[in-house]
Amino acid sequence: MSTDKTNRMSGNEAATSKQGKTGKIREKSVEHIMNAAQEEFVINGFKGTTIQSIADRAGLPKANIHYYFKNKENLIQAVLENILDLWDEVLGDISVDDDPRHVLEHFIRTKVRMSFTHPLPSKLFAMEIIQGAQHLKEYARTYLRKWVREKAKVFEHWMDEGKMDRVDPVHLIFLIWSSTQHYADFETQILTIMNRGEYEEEDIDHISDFLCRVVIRGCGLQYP
Amino acid sequence: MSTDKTNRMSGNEAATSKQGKTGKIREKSVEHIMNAAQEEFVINGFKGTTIQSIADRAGLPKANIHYYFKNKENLIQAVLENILDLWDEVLGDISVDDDPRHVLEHFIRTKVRMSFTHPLPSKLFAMEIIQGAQHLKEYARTYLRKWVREKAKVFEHWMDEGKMDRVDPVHLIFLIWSSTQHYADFETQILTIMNRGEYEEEDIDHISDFLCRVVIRGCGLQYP
DNA sequence: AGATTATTTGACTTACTGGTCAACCACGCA
DNA sequence: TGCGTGGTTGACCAGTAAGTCAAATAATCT
Repeated sequence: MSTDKTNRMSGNEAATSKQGKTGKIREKSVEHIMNAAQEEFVINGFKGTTIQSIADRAGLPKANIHYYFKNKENLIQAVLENILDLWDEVLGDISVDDDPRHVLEHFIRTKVRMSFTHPLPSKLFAMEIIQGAQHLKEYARTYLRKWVREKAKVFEHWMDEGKMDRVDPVHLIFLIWSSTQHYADFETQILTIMNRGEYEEEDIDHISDFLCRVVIRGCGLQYP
Repeated sequence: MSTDKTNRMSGNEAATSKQGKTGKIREKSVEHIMNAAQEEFVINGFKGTTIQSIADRAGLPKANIHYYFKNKENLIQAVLENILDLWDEVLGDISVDDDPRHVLEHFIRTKVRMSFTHPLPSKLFAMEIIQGAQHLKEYARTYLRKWVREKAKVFEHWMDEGKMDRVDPVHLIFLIWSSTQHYADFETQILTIMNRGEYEEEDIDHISDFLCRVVIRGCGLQYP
């Protein structure tokens, strides 16, 4: 299912003087700070966010942030790594023995739900990519490439067996990725257009149904 | 086709002491600065971009920027308005008499081409939305809402006449919008995944073909 | 309890930022 | 050719940024 995460740990813990220690206070503070940082980063961008504003949001003095994170870059890294971990949970594995329709549907539904329940990480990641992935380590880049290639290969196998129409599998992944992601990243615009204050629970199913229908039928499969 | 742009003119020209003047030097400088600003804004975000960095990129002293744009906010506004003008050209009008398949195809192809030829405005706009549309004036918000509503109504008409499957027209627009936009906004990620240095001319057609196929078939229409 | 280590925090330093200003330059027109 | 407006620019100012530090306090372990 999910790839091992251990090999991605980097500066975060190492940022403090004594490594390995995972005191309760530390753990809680780090999480608190990272949550505050995430929100500030989304609103103001990485460069535009001040440590002070993160401290204010977390209800801590600025120096305390610097106690847990050596510097701003380190904090950014920690937040981005956190996102990749979250991704790991969604980007499950698939096998050639699975049913194409079922896999597509599962992927779309999971991804849409993700956009609704965790919009912040998605927005942050989008911003980072738009700005040229300045903070993403090589690992993160190749990780996604590997993931797409693997899935594409399975899709191709299904096409060879005539289980679905022959379409470019990589762009199919991009299509699903973008259309689902959209509801997190462009939340503001979508709510404005739909003239609503916030998303509601039933939107998740409605949107998932719509996307499943168009995409799956678009691949020459039956739906529902 | 395109809506009148005149009613959207605001701070930009008015930012300078003497209005209305459109000297050649002024025109050229303003464009130069706005191009440089656009690039810097994409890389560093609005808050994260310094006037100095824009000046450097434009090869001008900082004070010169302030001669043409009263302040940073004014420059941001000018850049965003510029983008809306560009949008206007793509978001053409459609009529119930048109052919659904043809309209969808035209829209997708135009939008994909746009993503390839003008990635910067698209990125900038995406960033602005992700960050909560802090700089977008009320006009811009309602403008897009109106546009979507109009198009949705036409789609619904086609569905009533049985010219295409009954799907949610608003989300259909979101789907096309997001999947095409993706190639501009996530350029970096896509190139990494495809292991390429830059897009090539033939990508435009390849991607357009793919999207047209899946989306149009997804709507229960024949393609090609 | 006492020693050791982890955490908190206000004050400080250094660098940079947006914005202003007044002096200066150049171009076109009378 | 010289005058006026538009354009250029270096120097300056006040505010804010990241990051440091050392002293004070709280946990934790033996």
